[in-house]
Amino acid sequence: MSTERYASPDAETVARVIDEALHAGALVTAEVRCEVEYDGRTSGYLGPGDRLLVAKPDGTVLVHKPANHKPVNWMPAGGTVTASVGDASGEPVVVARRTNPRERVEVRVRETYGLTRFDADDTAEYEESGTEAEMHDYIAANPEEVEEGLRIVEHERETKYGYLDFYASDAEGTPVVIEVKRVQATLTHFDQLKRYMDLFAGDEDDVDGTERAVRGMLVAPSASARVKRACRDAGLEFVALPDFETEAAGTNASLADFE
Amino acid sequence: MSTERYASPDAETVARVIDEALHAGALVTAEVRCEVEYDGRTSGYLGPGDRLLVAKPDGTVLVHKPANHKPVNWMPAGGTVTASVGDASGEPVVVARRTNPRERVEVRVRETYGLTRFDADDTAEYEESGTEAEMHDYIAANPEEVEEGLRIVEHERETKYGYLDFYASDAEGTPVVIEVKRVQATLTHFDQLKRYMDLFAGDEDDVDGTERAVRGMLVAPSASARVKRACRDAGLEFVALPDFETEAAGTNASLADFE
DNA sequence: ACCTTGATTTCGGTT
DNA sequence: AACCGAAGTCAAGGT
Repeated sequence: MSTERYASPDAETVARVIDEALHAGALVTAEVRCEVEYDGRTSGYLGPGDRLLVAKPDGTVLVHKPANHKPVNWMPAGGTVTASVGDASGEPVVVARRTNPRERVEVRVRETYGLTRFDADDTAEYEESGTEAEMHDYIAANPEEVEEGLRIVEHERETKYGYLDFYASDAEGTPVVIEVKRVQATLTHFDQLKRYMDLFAGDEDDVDGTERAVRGMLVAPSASARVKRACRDAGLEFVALPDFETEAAGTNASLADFE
Repeated sequence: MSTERYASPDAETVARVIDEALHAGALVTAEVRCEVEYDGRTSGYLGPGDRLLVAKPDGTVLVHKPANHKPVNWMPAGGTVTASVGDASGEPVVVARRTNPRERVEVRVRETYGLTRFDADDTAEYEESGTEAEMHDYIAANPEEVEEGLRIVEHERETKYGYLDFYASDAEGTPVVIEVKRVQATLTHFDQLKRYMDLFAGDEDDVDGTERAVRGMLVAPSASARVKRACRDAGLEFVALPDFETEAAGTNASLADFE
């Protein structure tokens, strides 16, 4: 039996089941009416209401309101969780703490509608495709999809200002710094490229002062108008790479699009 | 009664309870053995294992492994959720979809250990202190804590490159662009300030080419060595503002403890 | 609806 | 342990 279920358990049962379950490596969910206090990186208070409380054996605690993806209060994995019965209130109190940063979540339970211990066995790992790392692989294998004649010189090059996605060379032999984004490019992505480009600021102009000795490219499926303008103003190039394939040498992707 | 609880429900019950609950504005949690498929911004597959499944009436779906803060698969609020019994498998299938972006999560349930409908009533709002917005208020009220003689001219000033936190003026009347961070400053925060500073790039140097006509300040509790170096190299100033207090009367709690 | 930014971001990788 | 950057980031607030 993977679950043990309790309807309207009393305070002692709630505290005991939570402590035992977490200690044994099981997760606990509880439907409760509670109030929550958080103190740490910020501090906050959530007044009484009905919420779903989840505690995992790795120290994770989640308090979910009836809406929204994100928990209203939580503790990430790595902390310690204790459940006890409050001296004054006689009600269950769940406290999750951690250090670095030092923070604390306290859930004061007013009423427990239901409580479930779940001895979950899960060894499967999530496998994902279409990540930025795969887009890197695609570009490394198909640099001509970014620009005809482009040759990758280095991948993930470390500099004193951070890591360049690609350091490349164009058909003319001019160095090209490339920042790749899987999603629509934002100002922070532009910033990143700009920061790397500043490393070459001293070499920026040719003898006649008109041509760049190093090109900077932001490669992404799209970008907002503001991002494009920032690129234009900074002398950087936005290259729309609308799609990428992970298999073989695809020929369906459109070529570099200089607006 | 706020919860209805089912132990080892059959497939029809699972599908029916989920559909009814979500339609009625209740949340559902289920302890299940399942596999999950995601298709959308990326695509992914999670093989069979025991997980906690949560569905909320706003369209949120969460699949939690026994560890970690974040769900392994999910759908944010706003989508539609359907639960049915698979024709071939005879097992429950929960599908969550949304458009913009178009994506889909399919949870194929192999076994349902437990199922709970929770008619949660929660009107309380979370109240938080120590946010960046409060740090802005503090600086607006106490500019001398940043620098003696500093005067705030504008807050949240929009420019073609984004929003300045503060546009100020120092004791000498020199304009100061200020970017504020509640947490330790990182390179991306430096980047942000740098981007805003580029707006004034033409005015950067005095007649003798040594003094800036506009100052740039990154205000945060701390910064990494690399960030400090980047500021130095770019002619920007890092100002450590280790702590801040709110003016609000009656709040005894000390706010974020920076160090 | 899009854009910009903050977030108790979390998480993983590397130094 | 700190730092850096991705994330299916989410969510709020403004235009």
